[in-house]
Amino acid sequence: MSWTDERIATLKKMWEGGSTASQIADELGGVSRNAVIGKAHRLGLKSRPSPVKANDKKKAAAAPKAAPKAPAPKKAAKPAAKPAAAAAPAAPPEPAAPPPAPRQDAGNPSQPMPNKNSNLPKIVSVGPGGFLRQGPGDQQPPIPPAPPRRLVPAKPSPEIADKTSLLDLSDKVCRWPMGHPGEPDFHFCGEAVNPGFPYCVEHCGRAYQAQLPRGARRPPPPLPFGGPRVR
DNA sequence: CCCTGATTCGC
DNA sequence: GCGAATCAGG
Repeated sequence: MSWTDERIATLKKMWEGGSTASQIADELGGVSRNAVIGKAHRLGLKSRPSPVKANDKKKAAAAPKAAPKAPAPKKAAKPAAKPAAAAAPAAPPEPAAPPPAPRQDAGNPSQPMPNKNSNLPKIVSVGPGGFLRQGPGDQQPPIPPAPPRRLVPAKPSPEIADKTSLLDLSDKVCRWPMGHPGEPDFHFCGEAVNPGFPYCVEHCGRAYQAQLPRGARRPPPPLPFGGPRVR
């Protein structure tokens, strides 16, 4: 089996949809789980919650033991690892509790800059994203200007999200089956139908291959969708 | 044991 | 580029 465009597309879609490599593998057929993973990585897809990589938590508990990761090299070790990344400072450990501002200059009006105004009671609350909210004058040194985090509606399940099930079918959604019946993720396309057809425009292109009638009379209705695509 | 994804490395 | 072999955590 080779990686055709549509197989790659399926791989991408399922991988990003949260399917496991095994599911993707036997959905595609002819490839192993490893092949799927390998291909996914080569495509640049990466790192959905993997059970193995889920470690590396906060081990700041005074672990000066330099773990040199020196397993007995069975074959050949690649010394050209990533020393730069290993020594990367990563995220600076955010102070869990900002130290209470010392009352050094309480009552000193000669501070035009509100930077260190400690007269006001410190207002610290937790925003919806988990970041700390601070009062106007609480600019602690390295607090990021804006957390690069975006609040997202949080799908209930990555797998069944946005999937059109049998119950969701109507005259207005594309009934093109995605996957195979009986499989856990079997669903339907669900796109808006091409008016007058049970499928969306794209799948009309697959359902109705251009077949000229005998005699090569020109087919009266020029199909509103593009010619047959092999996706 | 099973599962998972990550990585390596010969092809 | 591909994927079996291997690694490693759940």
